[in-house]
Amino acid sequence: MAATLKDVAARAGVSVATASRAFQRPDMVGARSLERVRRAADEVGYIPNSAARALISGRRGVYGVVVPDLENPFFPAVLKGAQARAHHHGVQLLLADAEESPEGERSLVRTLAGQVDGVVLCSSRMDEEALLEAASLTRITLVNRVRPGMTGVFADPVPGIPAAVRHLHRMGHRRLGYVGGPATSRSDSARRTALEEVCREVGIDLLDVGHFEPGVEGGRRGAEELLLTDATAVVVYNDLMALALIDRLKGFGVSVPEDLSVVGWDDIPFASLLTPGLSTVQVPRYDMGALAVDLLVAAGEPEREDEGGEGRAIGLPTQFVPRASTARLAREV
Amino acid sequence: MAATLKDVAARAGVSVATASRAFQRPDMVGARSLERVRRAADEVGYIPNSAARALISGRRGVYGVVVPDLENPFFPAVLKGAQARAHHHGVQLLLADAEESPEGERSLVRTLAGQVDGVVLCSSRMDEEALLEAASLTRITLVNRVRPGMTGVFADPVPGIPAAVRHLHRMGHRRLGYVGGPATSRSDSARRTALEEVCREVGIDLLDVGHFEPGVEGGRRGAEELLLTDATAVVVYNDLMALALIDRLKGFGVSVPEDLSVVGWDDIPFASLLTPGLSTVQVPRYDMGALAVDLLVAAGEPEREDEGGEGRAIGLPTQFVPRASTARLAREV
DNA sequence: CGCACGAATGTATACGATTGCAGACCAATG
DNA sequence: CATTGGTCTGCAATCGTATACATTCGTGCG
Repeated sequence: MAATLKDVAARAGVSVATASRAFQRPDMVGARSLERVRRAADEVGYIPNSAARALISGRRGVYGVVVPDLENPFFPAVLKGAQARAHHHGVQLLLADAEESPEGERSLVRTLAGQVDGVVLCSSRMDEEALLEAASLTRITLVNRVRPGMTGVFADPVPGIPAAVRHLHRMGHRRLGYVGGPATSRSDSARRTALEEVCREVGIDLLDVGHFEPGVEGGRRGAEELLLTDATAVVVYNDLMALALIDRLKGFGVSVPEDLSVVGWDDIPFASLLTPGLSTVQVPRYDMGALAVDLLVAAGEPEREDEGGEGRAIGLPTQFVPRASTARLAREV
Repeated sequence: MAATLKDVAARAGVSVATASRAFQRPDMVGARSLERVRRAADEVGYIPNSAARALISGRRGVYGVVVPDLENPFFPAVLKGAQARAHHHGVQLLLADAEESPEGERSLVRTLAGQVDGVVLCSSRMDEEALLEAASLTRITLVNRVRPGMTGVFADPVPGIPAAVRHLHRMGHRRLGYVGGPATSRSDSARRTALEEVCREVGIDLLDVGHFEPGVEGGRRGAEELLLTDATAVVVYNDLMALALIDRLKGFGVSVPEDLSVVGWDDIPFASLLTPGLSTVQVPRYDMGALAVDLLVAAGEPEREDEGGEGRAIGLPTQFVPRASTARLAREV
């Protein structure tokens, strides 16, 4: 159906070899032939067959991206960043949603492995063994997870968390709650560590509210637990939970920021839309996606394999964005 | 690097043809050989090369999905639906973000055309000509847009819009504003038509507030324009705008739903999270994505090309979801 | 016992593009 | 004029898989 290089060559009156070179190495082709091939290609609407190209070159020009849940507002920006760099590298992205299941991730990597040059694994919840299997099947770059020996990109709690805590301290807060994420999450413990350190430094009591599921329900439950403490401010594992928490607090007649200050994590698009605007630690999602693709593509080009991140995890700095959900106490709860 | 069918065949002591058949037509292969091939494949970790397969079969097993903006909360659910059906059909999805630009869509379709068996175009803003070009390059299914002769899936304002209007009428509202989307948008005019019809029927004054950009800024401006009318309720082009509108109204001291009732469109995930929960017309995004992929895949399988939607646009019913943003007036503005 | 037939397997070719190699052609040089 | 060198072009092999066709083998029946 579609025109092939053979058709173009025939129409231009040259061999397929010349036609091919007209695109790949125009300098190797005579001006006359070049012109004729180009015109012929235009006329028949020639589009190179990527499958044939991939077969001979060994590179498919396609990378997979696996996310646990597309509807989680964290990921679209990651994808956009990835997409932008993919486009820049002349490469395509195969999207896969694991539907929150580690087993799903695993099987997705298996099927993707045969069709892509590498996979970006976002916020993977696979266990170590599955991760190793994945790495043996195809090139892997982790986003939002670190594993020694594997290439990855993650958000460094510093300087965002320290800045947030100092901000709260300046606002007069001395008792800070932390509504955490899943106990198994590395990023949760990294954030905890950063919090502990800076709280000790500036002299704030850090109150552990516990571990919660990273969704709306977790945020609601976090609010309930939080009210059992005497914290005047709270840092929440992510924005989604923070918003749910604020909503739940409102149900208890506790309003933000008059009665309580709230800091989120991520800076999802909605964080600034709501009233009150959510103070949060901005995670460079776009850059994370972009860098992940860069690393993956670079790893596939041996000549400049020494570009950096090979097998290493790169931390991208976070930034505290103060908005209306943090303030000096208007009244004691 | 990776094991090929040849390796498997050698290890199993059979020819590549037999090895191939062991996977494609197991019934044509002796039990003994079948077993040996399977074991050999397992041992070397054989993964079929999709490029080679695509080359010979002519089908790539990959479909493209083009969205104008991934960060628009409308699309993730569409993608999830598409993804789910793609997985069901044993097919992959190539994701592309057009970054809000019709020209971007156009060039994406061009590049995708050579790598996929078809493209799902979501909420495309391409002009007619570009659309025709796209259709000439590859199989196209439209989502959220209709064009005679092209396969497509869209959200039918009925019964969602009539239900919403009747609900408002029952709440005592008699003057309803409509904050519309882009003037060029077909879905905007479809919604207008549905609104007019049901308003006439139940006896409500429909006040046209104008056309706005479908983002946060459009919603804010919509709020400002709305206050120039004496509407007591408003239907907004989409949830994102509705939320921004509510936020902006709050800035004017107008609160929802006490002073004004608001109905959105889409039912994006955040619509229910906020206080007040947004009353909205729920669009079956997931089903739209799913159906789009089904249609695309079906169109590629000639034997059952008569399955239905070929060249036709299919409307999926919407549903009104009442929440807290619609109520009887507590006080007159 | 021989023939025919079906099952199982192997051989060879095709898919479309790329590329090493060699040939054709021309100009410049000795 | 022969030789060299360079430019341009074509031939043919190749990537990994699928399949039409040919071949082999065993089996059942006449």
